[in-house]
Parts: sequence; C-alpha cells; structure tokens
Amino acid sequence: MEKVFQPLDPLLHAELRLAVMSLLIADEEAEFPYIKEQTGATAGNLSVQIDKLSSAGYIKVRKTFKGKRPCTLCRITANGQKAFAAYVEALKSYLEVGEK
Amino acid sequence: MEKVFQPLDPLLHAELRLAVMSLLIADEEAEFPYIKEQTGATAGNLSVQIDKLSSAGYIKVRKTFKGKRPCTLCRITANGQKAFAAYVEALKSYLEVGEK
DNA sequence: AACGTTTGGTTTATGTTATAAACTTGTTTA
DNA sequence: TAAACAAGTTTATAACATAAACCAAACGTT
Repeated sequence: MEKVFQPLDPLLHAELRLAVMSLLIADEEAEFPYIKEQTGATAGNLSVQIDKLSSAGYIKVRKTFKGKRPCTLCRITANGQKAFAAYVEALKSYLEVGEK
Repeated sequence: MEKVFQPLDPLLHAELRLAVMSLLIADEEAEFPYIKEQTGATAGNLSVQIDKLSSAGYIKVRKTFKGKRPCTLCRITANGQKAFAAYVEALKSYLEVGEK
C-alpha cells in the first residue's frame, strides 16, 4: 500500500494558532484574555496570530465592551471548523503507521 | 477540566521532517531517493531536513554505495522513535476536544 | 485631581525556519 | 567524448513565529 502524505494547512500547522483553534473548537467563542491565559502566549504574539486566523476567515473577531473595558471576542466560523477537521484528517496520514 | 497544551517538538512539527519520520517509523530504514519520491520533496530541502533530524539524533545517516552509485541510507534511532511518540502524544492535547 | 498602575491590546523588530534554486561530483549512455 | 542523468550539498530568499516596545483607557491612591 502506498503511503501518501496530505499537505498540512500552514495556517493551522503552527503551535499557537492550532491551540487557539483547539480552544474555539471546544468553546466556540472566547475572550482574548482567556485565550491568552489558556495558551500561555504573550499578548503580542496572540494578537498577530488571531489576526491571521481572522484574515483567513477561520475565526471572527468582535470588539465589544465589558462594562467600560474593551473586550475582544473570538468565535470560530464554519469555515474554521471545516479547516480544522481537514487538518486533523491530513495529520492522520503522518501519524497512522501504515499497515501493509 | 483545564485544557493544557503540551509544547510541540519544533523539530518534528514541520511538514517534511514529520513525513520523513513517519516513513522511517514504518520502514525503519530507507534510501534518500525513496524518501524523496514518497514525500515529493526537492532533493535540497530533503537534504537539509535530514541533516537536522540527524544532528538531533533522531535518525542515523549511513553513506554507502549501490554498485558504483552513492547511496544514502536513513534509519530511525531509538531516540527518534521516542520523540515521535512523544510528539504524537503532545498533539493529542490540541486535537482531542476536551470533555467537560 | 493628579499620579502611578493595571488592563487590553497593537505595532514593530528580530531571529529562525522552511524551501527552492544553483551548484558539484561522479556515472551512464549515445 | 560529450551530453544527459543521478545523487546529493550549499547557498540564498522569503515567510514565519515570537517577543519587545509601545499605546490608550480605566482604575485606584493620596
């Protein structure tokens, strides 16, 4: 049996972005500080990576307020969910030890 | 339940190197041109990535001859196998949708 | 009420990394 | 013997991840 490696979506194949998506797959929507805390990322790094996910349409960012403080909400999109599922599927071609 | 993301070994978290390791997990030893063909990588890229895996002690490279032609053999090491297993384990913290 | 501190981020700079392009060395084939 | 091919290596470039520096508003303190 031929082993075929499926290409890995470079947008998802990055530790922090993958972590963010993983959180949003589980929770659907989350606030910036929560994501920051859960991932252990710096705010700057997180901000950049969220931008990329947002530009790709994998997540949707909503700026609101919580009382008087700004509050950035991130929500995964349908496309994001699809992309994540496809990424997981593609990964399997690398991880499953191919049987004869 | 708290979600904790385990760090991903940067040496393995790279498409081509992961593919190489995946092949060697399955076959243990393989020739350079075979790996090249299976992964679809360019020779240059493959050469560089094999060097890195070799420097890390994840694989062992043996230069021999096949008739008169040079032949580069790659074999996974025990450390490489361990690292691969650990990487797969770490990945799970990103892929498994954490249950409450 | 003014001053420092904290919160919630964004922008910019830097160092790494992946990758391809160009090159080398030797072998086969016409 | 000259051209084409095989098997890689070295070098250059472009993208990327990440942290450091920065900014603005709100809060707490004196």
